[in-house]
Amino acid sequence: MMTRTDPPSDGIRVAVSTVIFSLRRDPTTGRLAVVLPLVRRTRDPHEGRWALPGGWLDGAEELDVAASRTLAETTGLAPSYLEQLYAFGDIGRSPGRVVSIVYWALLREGAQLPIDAHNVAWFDASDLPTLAFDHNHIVDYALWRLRNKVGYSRIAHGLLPDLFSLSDLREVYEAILERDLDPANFRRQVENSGTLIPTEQFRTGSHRPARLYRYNHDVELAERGPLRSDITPATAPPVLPEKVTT
Amino acid sequence: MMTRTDPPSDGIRVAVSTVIFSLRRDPTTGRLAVVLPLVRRTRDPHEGRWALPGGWLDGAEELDVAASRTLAETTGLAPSYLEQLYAFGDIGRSPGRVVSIVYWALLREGAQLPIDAHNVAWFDASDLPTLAFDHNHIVDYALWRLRNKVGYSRIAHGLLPDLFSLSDLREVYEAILERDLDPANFRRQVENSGTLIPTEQFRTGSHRPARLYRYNHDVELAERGPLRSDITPATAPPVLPEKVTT
DNA sequence: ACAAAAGTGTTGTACGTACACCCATGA
DNA sequence: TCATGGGTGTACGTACAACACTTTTGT
Repeated sequence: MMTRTDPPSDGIRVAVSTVIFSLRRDPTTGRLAVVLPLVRRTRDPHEGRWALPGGWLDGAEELDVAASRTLAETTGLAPSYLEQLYAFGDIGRSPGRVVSIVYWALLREGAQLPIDAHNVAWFDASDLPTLAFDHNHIVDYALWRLRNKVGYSRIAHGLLPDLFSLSDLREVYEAILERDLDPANFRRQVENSGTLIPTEQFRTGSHRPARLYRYNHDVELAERGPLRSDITPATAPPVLPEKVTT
Repeated sequence: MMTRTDPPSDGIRVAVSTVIFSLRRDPTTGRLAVVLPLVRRTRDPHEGRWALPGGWLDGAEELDVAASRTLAETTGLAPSYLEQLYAFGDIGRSPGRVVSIVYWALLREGAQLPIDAHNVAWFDASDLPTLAFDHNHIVDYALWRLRNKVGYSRIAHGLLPDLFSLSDLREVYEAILERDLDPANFRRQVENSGTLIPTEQFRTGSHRPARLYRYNHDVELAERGPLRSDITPATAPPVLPEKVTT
C-alpha cells in the first residue's frame, strides 16, 4: 500500500462492528438455537431499526480491541472467541463512505444482558427482522462462517461452559448445523480428536449420569494461520471465500 | 456500526493492497514455482524496500475495484481470481493510522509485466526479501490461504490457461503445496470431481500425447458463501457434512 | 419394570494412498 | 528399441454413516 501518490483520507470513515453468537434454549421446543444481540438505532440513518453493535474506530485503538469494546458495551461480557469476519466497504451501504471492519464472536451459553441494557435484545439467528444497513447480509455471512468453521475446528467449545457432557457438545453442533447428529458417531469422533479431557464428574438428575468433559487448552480453539503469530504458530485450515473475476 | 457517538474519521486512512500470485517455471529445475510481483517504494516510509502493489482507497471506488486497479497498474493484466484476504490495521504497522484492506489474486501462468514496468519485479514466493511494512506477514497469510484453498476449491484453474492437461493441473498443485502428488490418484480425484470437461485435443510433442481439458464453468471457482448475493442467490453454501475435529 | 439417555459394537461404503502395470509416442 | 510421460487396475487402510445393542439411572 501507499505505493502511489499521496492523497489519503477522503471522507472515508472506518467503523467496527461485531456479530456475536450465543445459544439459547427454546422454552417450548427445548432445543438450542443460535441467538445474537442487536441494538436498536437511536439516530439518523435507519433510526429505529435493529443493527449490529459497533462504533467508529478510534485512531489509537487496535481493531480487535474496538470489537471487544463493542461487545462489552452491549452485553457486559467478554467473548470466548473473536475473529475478523470481513471488511465491508461498498459505496452504497451507508450514507457517506463507511468501511466497516466486522468481527464475529462467541459467548458462552446462557450469557445474560446487563439489567440496564436498553435498546438491546437477543434475536434468533434464523429469524431476523430487516436490519439496518447491510447487516442482514453480514449476519448471513457470519452464520455461514460459523457453520463452516464448526466442521473443522473446535469453536463449538466457545459456546459452552468449562464442564460439559458430550450431549451438551452435540447439542451445540446440532443447533449450529440445524440438523441432528448420531450420538454414537459423534461421541467417537470427538473422543478420537484428542481435544477433550474426561473428568470424574458426572451430571446426574435424569436417566444415566453423563460424564463431564473439559476442553484441552493445549489445542487452540481454531486455527488461524500466520495471523497473530503470538497465539497460533501454523498448521491447519481456515476459510473465507469471495469475488471471482474469472 | 455507527451506533455510538458520532466522532468519525480521526487521522485514519484506508489503503488497498493486493497479493498477486502467478506461476513461473524455474529454468534450471524445470519445476513450477509460485511467484508474485512486488513494487519498489520510491518515497518516504521504507523507501527502497519492496512492497505489495496498492494505493489509497478512493472515496468513490469500490474495494475490489481498487484492488483490480492496483493489479492493472502494476502488471497490466486482469486477475482470474480476486478475493478479499484480511483487513490489517495494527497501530504500529505504518506511520499514522493506516487500515489496509488486502486482497489476493491469481494470474494465469506466464503473465508478463509490461515492458515499461519500472520498479516492478517478480519474486519467488518462498524466497522473499524483507519487505516494507508488515508485508512479509501479509504474504505469509496469503500463501497460507492459497495452500488451504487449493485443497477444497478449484482455484488452481485460475492459474492455468483455458486448455490444459492433467499434468499441467497437477504441476500447479505441486507448486502450491510444495510436494509431489501421485499422477494416477490425482487424475482420478479430479476426474471424479466433475469440474473438468475433456476435449478431443491433445498436447503432442513428447511421448504419449496428453488429453487437454477445459474448466467446467457451471461450477464456481470457489465457494463464496453469502457474499455478493447478486451472484450467489440464497441456496448454495459449501459442502461440509458431519466432521467434528473438536 | 419401564423409559430414556449414556455408552459400545458391528458393518458397509466411500475415499485416499501406494504401487504394479499397460499404452503411445519421439528419438 | 527404449525411455518417458499418459493412463488403468487393484489392494489396503482409514473414516464415517447407519443402526443394533447393552448399561445405568430416575420414577
